[in-house]
Amino acid sequence: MTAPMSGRKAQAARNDDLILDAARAVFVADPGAPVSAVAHAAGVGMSALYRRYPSKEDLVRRICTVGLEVYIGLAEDCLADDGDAWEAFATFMRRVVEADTHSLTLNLAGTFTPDDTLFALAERASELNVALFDRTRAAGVIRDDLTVSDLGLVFEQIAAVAFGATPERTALLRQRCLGLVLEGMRTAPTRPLPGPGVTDDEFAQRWVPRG
Amino acid sequence: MTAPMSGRKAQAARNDDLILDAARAVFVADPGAPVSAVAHAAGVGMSALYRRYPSKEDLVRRICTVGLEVYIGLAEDCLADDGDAWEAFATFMRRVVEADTHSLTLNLAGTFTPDDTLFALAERASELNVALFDRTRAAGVIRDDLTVSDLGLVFEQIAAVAFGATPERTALLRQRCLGLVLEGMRTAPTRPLPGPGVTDDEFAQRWVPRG
DNA sequence: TACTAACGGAGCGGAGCATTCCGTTCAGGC
DNA sequence: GCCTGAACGGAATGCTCCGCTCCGTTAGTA
Repeated sequence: MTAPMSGRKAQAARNDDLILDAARAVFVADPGAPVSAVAHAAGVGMSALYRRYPSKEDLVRRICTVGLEVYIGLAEDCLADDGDAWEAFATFMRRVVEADTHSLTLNLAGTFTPDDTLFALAERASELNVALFDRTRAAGVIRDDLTVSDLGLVFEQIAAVAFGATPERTALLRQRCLGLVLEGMRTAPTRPLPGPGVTDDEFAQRWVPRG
Repeated sequence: MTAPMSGRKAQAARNDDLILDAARAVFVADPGAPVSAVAHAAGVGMSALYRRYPSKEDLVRRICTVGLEVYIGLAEDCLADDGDAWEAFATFMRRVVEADTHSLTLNLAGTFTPDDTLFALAERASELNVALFDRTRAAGVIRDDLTVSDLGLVFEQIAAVAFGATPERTALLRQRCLGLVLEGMRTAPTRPLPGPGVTDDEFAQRWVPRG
């Protein structure tokens, strides 16, 4: 919407993002989806895709890398926040759930071989986790028996919530679940849970065969 | 271990269970696993399996049916428990997580067409949920803004926790997560979280390609 | 010994999918 | 206006994998 840019190069640059976004959406929805599904979702042919990534595995790896980078960004933001310790922490948690970076881990972990970049990012993320967690605990706003590693557990747990016809609905339900868990993590009570619960219809939808 | 029973009929009866157990384990671990993997895990040939179930889909449906029956049993037990309202409820939750009935839903829902039996059981389970939930809330031991439907959400969430090399370890981690969520559900504090958190190694394992 | 329920497991047939390849389009230089 | 090649679209290829069948075997039973 910004530049008028036309020309093959501009088109190509736009396709870069189109493909990455489509790939993320498609693979989160169905980890075993065929590459052609990604191409289709991106509104692009197979060759546009294979021009950029030598193989499906490379594409998947790229998606995960981007996801990790997003997570790291959020963690850094949290650490930079000097306000109320609990609010900073809770906001971080909410944003991570909103960004849905852990659907990638949940669905894609183990389907490809990680590379060094990925390991380095994971390392960095881990450090940030520790820093952020220690600071929060030092402030005395979370339970004593929590561990840094519970963060990851919670995120994956929440990512597993996949009810709801629309992404927006799913996002809301996740915030609700997160609200419940946050209450469990906190030392002091208490806040209303976000959003309404799942409806019977939403539950029922789980059972209709995916076509 | 009980009867000395020998003979083809006894063997066949034993295989019934062997196959069902193996199928459950295999499909929970990998929803897309081939039928031959189930046969192998059961220590049985293909024909033993196809003699019992006309198709893979029938087998999967059966597993889900059994899972639902187990869940219903646990809910009935809970309703029959006249002791402390919170303890009855929490025990129910822990047992459901322990029985791991929701891994089936999480992994298998949508991969087959449900039949009437399944619908009827789901209906029954739903009624029990409501009864059990209402009773617990009437006792004033859980948050006002919780909904019956949150039960299902929580169970699926917890079922998504699949770290840990051994089933025992996974079970323990799940109890830990459940502990956290239970604290969030409860009106009054507070109990220590079960078990230690995830170790770095366990996290790392997620990334090794499954072979 | 003859009969048959219950098996084991190799192999058939077909579906699905990653990847390739060929023909097409068009921005940009001459 | 014409040529060149980067960037594409999408059909075709070649393979892997898996549900299911089938044939030969075993071992209770009469």
